[in-house]
Amino acid sequence: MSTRAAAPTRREQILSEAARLFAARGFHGVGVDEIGAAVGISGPGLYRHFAGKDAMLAELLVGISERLLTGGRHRVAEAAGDPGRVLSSLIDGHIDFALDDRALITLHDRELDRLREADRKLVRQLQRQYVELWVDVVRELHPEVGEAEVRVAVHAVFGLLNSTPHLAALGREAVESLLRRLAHGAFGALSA
Amino acid sequence: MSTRAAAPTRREQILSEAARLFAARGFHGVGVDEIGAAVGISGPGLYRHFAGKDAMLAELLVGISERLLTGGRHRVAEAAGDPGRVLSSLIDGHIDFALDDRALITLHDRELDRLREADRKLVRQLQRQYVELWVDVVRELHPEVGEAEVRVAVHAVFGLLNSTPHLAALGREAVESLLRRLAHGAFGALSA
DNA sequence: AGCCCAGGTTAACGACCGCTAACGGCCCTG
DNA sequence: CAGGGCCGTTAGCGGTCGTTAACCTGGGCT
Repeated sequence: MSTRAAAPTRREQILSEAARLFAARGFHGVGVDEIGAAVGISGPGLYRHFAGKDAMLAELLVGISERLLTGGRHRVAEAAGDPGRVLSSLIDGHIDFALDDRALITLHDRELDRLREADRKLVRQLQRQYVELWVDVVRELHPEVGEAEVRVAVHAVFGLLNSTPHLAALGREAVESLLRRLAHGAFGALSA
Repeated sequence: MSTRAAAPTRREQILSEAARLFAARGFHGVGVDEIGAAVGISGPGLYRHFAGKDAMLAELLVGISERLLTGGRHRVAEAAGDPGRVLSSLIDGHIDFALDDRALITLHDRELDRLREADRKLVRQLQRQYVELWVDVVRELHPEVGEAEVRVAVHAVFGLLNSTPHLAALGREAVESLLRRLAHGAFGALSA
């Protein structure tokens, strides 16, 4: 046996297909029968694994947010003391994420409002902490720029990096390198 | 009487409210009764003005795409011969649009798949032509960069500029100037 | 004055959808 | 070999939603 990812559990299969379908046609636009069919079971069978359709979306969104934050914190700790390297590492990590999980990226800021109050609050809190990682390091690099401006700039760069769902017949590495340059270029223009 | 916008027709009222609601809760998440209530009539009354819910979305998306393209063409013609000025003008125009009509921006790439085949095709064609305006001028400014890369970069900058739905307690002018700098910074990094 | 039509109303239908109920087979355990 | 979860199935309920039908009304044209 290899050390690579084990066979995905049924739950994981379902989440993966649900993410794809939600991203493609929207949360309300996908029926439970359709999600079931995508994993080879039918409709109500899903309820052996999830409390309901909402629960799938909630687990997806909380999951992404947690992984983003955890990854970001790891990268900040790893390169601590060198803001330039921290920012580069955050950018690289975000690009990897955007390219690996475009469906989740799409859902992340599109279907948040479909969550129950508690879940939505949790996701927003995780998002805010992730943004704060970026804001902190960008402010170190550009101390003369106001915090509100930096925050808007960080969101804008997220928009730039998350634009990958829009096609690209260009090869993974080329897109990575391009996005990296664009993001650095945008941040570089903060002080100019 | 003034030369300013006349009192909006009922159709325009409906479109405006529908755009707001669709952006907030998604096409499938908004009922016709809700749209009707937003303009003071109720549910089925909308059918005196539109063939159906789909028709409202179609008119919204075709309308934005046409306005974007028309505005873009106008700006290209206006500054023809000076690629730098053309690009600046395209950026400024797109920023204005993003700040003035955030609801439409949101819908623009979020609910496109809910359209009928014919409408979707039309919208995509208009979008493609708008992108091409940008690609052409950016290629003039960076002749050494491949076309595919430029196209991805343009989409990425759209993502950056369209990120404005995400808050900003920063004042219109400050956001405008910031986005302008970020977009120029990103494009500037194309050659570096 | 009479009429008509634009622009509303309410009632109701049919389809769909999320979810529950009731049931069954397979595999693992004692 | 008995039994009990785990993981499916199908049937069906209840609610919602887009749309249509049928009806009403007030203002402008003839």
